[in-house]
Amino acid sequence: MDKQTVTIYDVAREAAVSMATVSRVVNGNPNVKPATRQKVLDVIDQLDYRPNAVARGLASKKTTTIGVIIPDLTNSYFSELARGIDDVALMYKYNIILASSDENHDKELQVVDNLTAKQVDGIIFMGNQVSKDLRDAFNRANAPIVFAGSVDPEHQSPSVNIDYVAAVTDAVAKLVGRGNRRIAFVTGSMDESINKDYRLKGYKQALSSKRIGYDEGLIFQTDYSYKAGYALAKALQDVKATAAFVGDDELAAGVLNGLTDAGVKVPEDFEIITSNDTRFTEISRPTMSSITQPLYDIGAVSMRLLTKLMNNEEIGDKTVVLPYGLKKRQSTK
Amino acid sequence: MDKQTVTIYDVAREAAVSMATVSRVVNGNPNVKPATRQKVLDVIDQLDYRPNAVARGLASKKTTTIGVIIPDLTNSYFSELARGIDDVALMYKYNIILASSDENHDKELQVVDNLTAKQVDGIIFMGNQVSKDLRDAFNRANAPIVFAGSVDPEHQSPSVNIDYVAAVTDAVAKLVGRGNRRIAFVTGSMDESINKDYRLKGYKQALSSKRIGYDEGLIFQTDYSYKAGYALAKALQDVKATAAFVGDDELAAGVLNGLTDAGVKVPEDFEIITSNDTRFTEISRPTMSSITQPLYDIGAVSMRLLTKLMNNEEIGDKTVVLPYGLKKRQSTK
DNA sequence: CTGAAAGCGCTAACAC
DNA sequence: GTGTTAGCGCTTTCAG
Repeated sequence: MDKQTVTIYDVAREAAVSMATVSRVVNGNPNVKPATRQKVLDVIDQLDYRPNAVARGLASKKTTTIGVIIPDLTNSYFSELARGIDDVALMYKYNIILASSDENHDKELQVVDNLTAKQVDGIIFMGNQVSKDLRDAFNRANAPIVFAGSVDPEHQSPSVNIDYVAAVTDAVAKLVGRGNRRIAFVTGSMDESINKDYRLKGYKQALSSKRIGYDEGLIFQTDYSYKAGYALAKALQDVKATAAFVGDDELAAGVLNGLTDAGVKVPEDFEIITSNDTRFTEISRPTMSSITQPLYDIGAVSMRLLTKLMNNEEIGDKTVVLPYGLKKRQSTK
Repeated sequence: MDKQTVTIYDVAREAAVSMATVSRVVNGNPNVKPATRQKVLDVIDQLDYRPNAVARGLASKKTTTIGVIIPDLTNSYFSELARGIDDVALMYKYNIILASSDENHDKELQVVDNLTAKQVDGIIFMGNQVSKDLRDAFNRANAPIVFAGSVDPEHQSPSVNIDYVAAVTDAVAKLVGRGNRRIAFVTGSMDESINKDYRLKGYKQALSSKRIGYDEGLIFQTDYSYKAGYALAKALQDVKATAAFVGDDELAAGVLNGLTDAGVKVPEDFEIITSNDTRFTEISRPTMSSITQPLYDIGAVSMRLLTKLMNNEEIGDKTVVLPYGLKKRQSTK
């Protein structure tokens, strides 16, 4: 039933050389006489020999596989990052084991242990909470890890990001500059470091620089979904907000449509600025102003960084910060 | 530098049993005396032993890893499928090696060979063209394969889908029923079997049943992107189409916004119906009517089917067809 | 119920 | 340049 698998041993026999030599030519080791190499290559071709990566992994202790932990595959923010990761991984001949965490703590732990068992050479982590347990699991993995588009609250792991504090400060400052005094802050859970430690900080900074008081009532924590945003419309009106900074584009689209459907005119009566510049910002009507981030690059750079780490290459700063921007579209005046 | 890895041998020694026994308890083999089992378990716990999946894979010839080939991670259609796949894979303890193909033929071949080298136990394929080369690569993999949300033109491989012909027929029939005579057919490449053999067939069927002539000029092939759709607006007006069936939601959003920005009123002057019922259909304004598909389920069922195949279980029909629907939203009258 | 031993297919010293 | 020989860490007969 199994097609007879041809092994390195078969090739060695047919080519009348040792396994070691075959291994050398397969791995591009230069210490092989051209004639021998050619002979081996011919046999490989003729037998259609294909190295078994599992055996190779066991013997060499390198699997050329990395683990990518992603909170939600269907969220464009993460899938854009993943695309960057994937492209660079391919370039360096790594395969990706993709593991969804659903932002669920136990699942994250489980997933990291799985990846560890599979002997991945490195891990890219997306997510914004790192418990002690999770940190331990990372350490057990005995593989380098980099945070992509996610913040390591304790600055222990390498990461690639934008300057979230500055970006949100800028965004909210724009809103303030246009006369808004009651600006809602709408994001996911405040348990996430990116919200609690970065975005909120930027928000407060923008307010206080203009001497606007901070009002708890304007802070909205919810999940990153269209529905959740849509449902927020009434509450936003109730607190008499005239603008909102939103931490996720799909969430922002929900806020936008919820408001619009409730008869609120955006941007005339309510301005919205969102965070990730994914395609949702172009599709909604009005289109949404947003912080811009080089999502693909964040993923790509993360993966590139990981390859260096896996090769024990010297790296400069382990926190790389990519540039962000602000893109005005129709949801702000 | 490497944390000393503890092996099955260490556990055996500490527990004063043989490796075989440790292996048995790790794998839940019932042929172990409870007392022995407990002793081993204790040692495992104490040493924090974790089985090496690579070694296991080599010895058992099962990697508990499957390959998932996906054309575009950032396309909601595929990422929703992937979520279904992922959930069920987790349930059955399989890991997923995700491989992007970008609908690129050579890359697909490369990817399948990679997965084969990594000894995946099975493959889930998303994509709609299967060349002879690719088919050969599948066979070489010596692992079962199922097509998810994708059509196997030659009906050789198991697949899970909806009835695309019927769905498109219904969708276009609605458009016809409302008096449209010039209905554009907008999809990706006609090289894809799903477009050429299924959707187009449904389109023609709907037209001919109402005795409407088929006009080549109404057929638009482009890529599945917002931009491409947006750019189509003028051409659509030029051919005096009054409605369009679109094969992808992002593409449809582009058509919608392109038309709207060109001053065409949807649905009053132009009706649009799209295909995948992803979140874009809710976010756009007007919202888009669509064929509805159980995307998550298609992914989940595909994975479930694959597990059966991997276990050599008997399966009924290898082509499973899930139900579709039609959801009226604002882009149709 | 348990152990001994032979691999799984490959890499990596180490000789020659 | 090339071959020999140990393993890598685990599963799996096969005995007993």
